[in-house]
Parts: sequence; structure tokens; C-alpha cells
Amino acid sequence: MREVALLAEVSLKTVSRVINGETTVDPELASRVKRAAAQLNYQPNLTASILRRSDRRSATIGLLVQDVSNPFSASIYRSVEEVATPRGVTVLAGSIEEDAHLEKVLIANFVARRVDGLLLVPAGHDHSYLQFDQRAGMAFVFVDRPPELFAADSVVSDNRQGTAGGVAHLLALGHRRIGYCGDLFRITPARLRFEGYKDALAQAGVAIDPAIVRHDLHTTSAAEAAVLEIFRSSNPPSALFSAQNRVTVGAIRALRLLGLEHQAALVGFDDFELADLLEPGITVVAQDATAIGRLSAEILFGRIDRNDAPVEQHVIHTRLIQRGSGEILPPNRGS
Amino acid sequence: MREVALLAEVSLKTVSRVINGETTVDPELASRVKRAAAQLNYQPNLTASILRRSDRRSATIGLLVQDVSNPFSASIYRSVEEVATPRGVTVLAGSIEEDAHLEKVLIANFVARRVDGLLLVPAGHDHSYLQFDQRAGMAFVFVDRPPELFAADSVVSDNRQGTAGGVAHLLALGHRRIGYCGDLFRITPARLRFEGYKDALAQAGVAIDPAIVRHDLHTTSAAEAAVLEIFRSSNPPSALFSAQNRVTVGAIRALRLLGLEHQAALVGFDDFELADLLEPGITVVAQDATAIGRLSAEILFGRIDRNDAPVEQHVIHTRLIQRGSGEILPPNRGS
DNA sequence: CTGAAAGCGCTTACAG
DNA sequence: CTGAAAGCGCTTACAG
Repeated sequence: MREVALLAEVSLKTVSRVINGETTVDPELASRVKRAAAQLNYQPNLTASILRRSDRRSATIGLLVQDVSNPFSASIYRSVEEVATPRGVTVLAGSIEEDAHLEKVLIANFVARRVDGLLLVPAGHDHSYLQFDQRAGMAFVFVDRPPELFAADSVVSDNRQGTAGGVAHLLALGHRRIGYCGDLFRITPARLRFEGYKDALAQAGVAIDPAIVRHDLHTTSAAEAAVLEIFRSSNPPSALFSAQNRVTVGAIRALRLLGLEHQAALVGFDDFELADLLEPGITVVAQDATAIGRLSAEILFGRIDRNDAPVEQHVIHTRLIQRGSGEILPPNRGS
Repeated sequence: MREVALLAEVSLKTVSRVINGETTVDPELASRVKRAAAQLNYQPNLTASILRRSDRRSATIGLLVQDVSNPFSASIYRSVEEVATPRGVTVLAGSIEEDAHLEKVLIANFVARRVDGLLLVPAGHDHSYLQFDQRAGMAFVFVDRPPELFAADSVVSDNRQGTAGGVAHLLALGHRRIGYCGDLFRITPARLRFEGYKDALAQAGVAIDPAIVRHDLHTTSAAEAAVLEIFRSSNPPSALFSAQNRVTVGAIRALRLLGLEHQAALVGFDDFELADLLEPGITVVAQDATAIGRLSAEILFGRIDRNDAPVEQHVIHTRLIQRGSGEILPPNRGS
């Protein structure tokens, strides 16, 4: 900028005005500045401008998910971007990989870069360490999982009711022995989904059998192995609820291997591409990732603008989509 | 930092030394500084530090893909992150959406934020506008698509040979009438894949019939409509090559609707999750997105460290995976 | 409408 | 081992 000013023979301040599109500049001077900037291939330095500016806005927000390559995370990312881009805001993203330490490292990094706000799918269970940043004006919105020991807005699915609805669907068809396979139990939505499973069974007066319940299945292959084990046991269930998208894929693989895909009913939590093209089609409790991402981003921008509104938890409803796998009848009721 | 210095009763420079972990500080002073920093909840400002530092490294790279929610892009993103994170480098990402203008806007934004280098899946066809940034020291690596009118490293799949191999596979089974459905024709890999299709047909002495060739199919639904049309015609092909992952999904949907999934052979370019669980399993020419992302990132970091090596194009090989849909025989040879 | 001075939070280059 | 001064590229707050 200094060089541009020298070449255009104006002051630094005049160059700054032209670059920022202020209208109170003599057209003659403005065009001289523009010519000089083009000639020197001047590139404004946003970071310097942010450092000095009084509002201190960086026009950047951070998004921390567990794994950018999981389709659920990717959909959230995409919908956040769709809210941010029209505002001229850039999204910085990162993957936490269910590691509470990595969560802290990435947040510190983003805070050090002075993002305007942070969208967070947290791995940890104590977010009190964020209170200093929050007091210093950092805006936080928790996505998919609520904050713990910390007050911030959140946008989550109705994990408990959604799961209860999916399990109730199986119960209504006459299933009485329904297995359950879930993601890492320490993750709040995983715990809530299990609560929903218990709710539905209790409502129907069915006792839980720990022999057909598995937690902490975090990869497709772990889920596959668990489902194989459950269905190879002496007293297998007639139906299964898989409480996460990767778990559902593992369950499908296991049932295929056993040749049981048309005998055992399956309902999964979270929808995925091609679920309708499998045979049978996979019945799911679908989350609305797009709505979650969009609302989270909108709330974050609201917080960034004025940080005084009371903290709220927003619940996005899930929807049961029947495609066949969840409508398989139990043996005693089968045709 | 100034406030920390005041509270600890040392100079600004001493605080800077402690924060940056320099060892030439009296332990007594160092601990006083640390206490003061903790008490004031001091957060270092990375952007200010970068602005002043002589090497000017921001420890940030930019990644521009077409659509972060496409599984191919998501895999690249993930593998780039796996190279960047251990180096303490943050990845800034954005979606170009096949819009050459948006490409320029996002690049300008990233350059203004002084990223150390840029990984780019380009939408445009004239990258000469990047030469000023390149001369100013910005490192570029083109991913999945080569640069045009511009010299930079690139990492791409062997689109032409991979497609030729997939089509040759169908020809070897006796298919003579093979349809082709491709993504936006202006995209270089789309064009190269079509070249590969033509290569294989020419090699086998089979003439191309434009009636069963479609380009510019950019969404699943557009591909589905095109495939419906091709197979509903009076002279449908016995096999189809779908040249992109979304196109393949559309083709699968169309063949299902027509009840032809076990009659018409299908080979797709780019692998996707669950391809093996469909009936029939989908035969694909698989790209190694992880290798592409990883190599691209490594080359970029090499460029950032020393910018003098000659520009290279790296080709990552594809691999034919036979799963059933590509092994369906033509009617005259059918059992 | 234009510009000279000060300063954002930090590091450099130097002197002690 | 420690610190006072200058400056990274920009904007603010003011005077003209």
C-alpha cells in the first residue's frame, strides 16, 4: 500500500480509501491509485486490516466437526457454507476425531486466528475452559451435541424421541426381541438414543436383554463384527436398531454375510445415500443435517451481532422413512 | 501482551520470549510471566505475530474443491488434513461449485488472508490471472484437474486410460453398443474420460453412436433422466459407461426404474460407498482420492519450502473393481 | 476531499 | 539474559 501511494503520488490514507471503495475521493486521484495498484499488482492484506480495525471482525468463522468425510458432517459443512458465503464470511474447518485434546488444540488455533465465532460438534465433556474466550466476546454454537458445564446455544436432533419412534415402529410390527448397536457411549447423542431405545421397550413392557445390546462401535467394521456376533448367538433378535450411519452400514454388511437381510428387521438412525436402492431398502430415522447446519450458522451470526440474547437449545425433528428393512415381520407373525 | 508485561513487571520482549517458548529466559521471570498470562487469560494473536514475522508464514493452506459434500472431495479434504495437521498447519476450505467467478473470489479471499499455499480443483479454464500471485511467492498445486495457460504442479487420475480400460472391459465381454454419460463437458477430466471412451471403441473398431452419448449431466437427477431416455429409445445399448460418481448413482436409479439392472451392463468412473452392497454390485474404475489428496499436500509443502523445483504433473492410477454390474453379458451372448 | 500522526499486537534488530 | 526502539500493513481520529 505504501508503494502504491508513492507511485500514485498520494497519501497512504487516500490509497486506503480507494481500496475500501469509499466514495469521498476525487475521481482523478482514485483512477491514479487504481492504475498504480494494478501496475504493482497490489494485494490488500486482510489480516493487517483486521488487526487495526475497530470492530475487529475477521469475516471468518470456524467449524469443528468430528470427521469432515462423514456424510453427516459434510452436509452440515455444506449448509453452513451456504449461509456464510453470501455474507462474505469464510469458513475454516477442522476434524476433531472424537479426541477431546485435539478439540482444545483446534479451538485454541482458531481463537488465535481471531475467528468471529465457532460452530462446534464437541468431543469433550467439560467445556468450562471456553468461558474465558466467551467472556472475551467469542461466539459459540454447539452443533449436534449440547455443551456441558458451559452455557451456549445448541442445535440438536431429537435423538431420544426419534430413536423411541423407530423402536416403537418395530414393536408395533410384533417384534419383541430387538437388538441395539450404538456409537461411542460417551457421546451424548449416543447415550440419548439408547435412552430412547429403553423408553420404547419400557412403554411396551419389554425387558432389555444386555446380550443383544452393543455400544462403542465407532467404525463400520466394528459394527459389522458386533452384529455378526449378536446374530450368530443361540438366541438372536428378530430386529435390530442401529443408532448411527456408520453402524448401520456395518449392520447391513453383517446381515448380508449371514444371508439374513430379508429375515431380520433393521432400522437405522441417520439417513444415507443409496439407502433406498439396497435390497431391502433401509428404513431410517432421518436427521435433517441441512436444517441443523443452516440454523446453527444463523444463530451464530445472530450471536456475533449481539451477544445478549438468552441461551437456547434448538431441537430439529427427525423423521421415520420406511423403505422395507424396518417392515420385515418377526418369524411368528411372518406370512 | 502489553498488559501481561505490566502485571509481570517485565518488558514486552520478555513476554514474547516466554510465550514463544524461547529458553534464554530466567526461570523466575518466566514463571512470573506465565502466572500473569494465566491470570489475565491472555490469548496470543497469531495474525499479529504473522504480520510482523520475517518468514511471513501463516501456517495455513487453502483448499478449494467443487463441493465439499461430494464424497470424492470429502476424501481429498480428509487426506490433506492428515498431512497438514501433524505439521501444525490449518486447512481453510471452500466450495467453488463449478463457477469460475466464485473460484476467483475465493482465491482472492485466501490470498488476502495470506495462506502459505493453495490446493485447487479449478472450475475455470484460464489461470493466467494467478501468475502475479505466483510471482509474489504463492504456492499452487492443482488437484484432479490440470492448470490451463499457467505453470503449476498438478496431481490427477489417469482419466483417459482408466476410462479406456473400463470400456475395453465391456467390449471384451462382447458388448458392441455401449452408451456413455458424462459430467459437464467443459471439465477437463470429463473430456479426457470421453477421449478414453472413444479410444477403446476405436481400438475395437466400433463406431460411436451419438444417440447413446450424453454430456453435461451434473446432478444425480439429470443423469437419471438421460439414462431413462437412452434406454427407452428404439435402439438401446446393452451396456453403459457412467463417467462420474453422481452420474453413476443416477444411472443406477434409472436402470432400477426400468427393471434393467440385471440386463444392462454398467461400469462407473469413481468408486463410492455401498457400491458392493447393491444388486448387482457396481463395477467401477476406482480413483484413489486419498493418494491424490496426500500427494497434493506433500507437493504443496515442498513448494512452500523451496519454490525452485521444475513443475510436474503427477498421475495417480485408477483400478478396475469388478462387482457384477460390469460383467453382465450382452443379450446375444447371454446364457 | 486529503493527509500527517498514532497505534492494532506482535517480532526484529540491536544495544546493554 | 533483558529491554527500548522501530516497524509489519493497515485503519482510526483528527486537523486542514
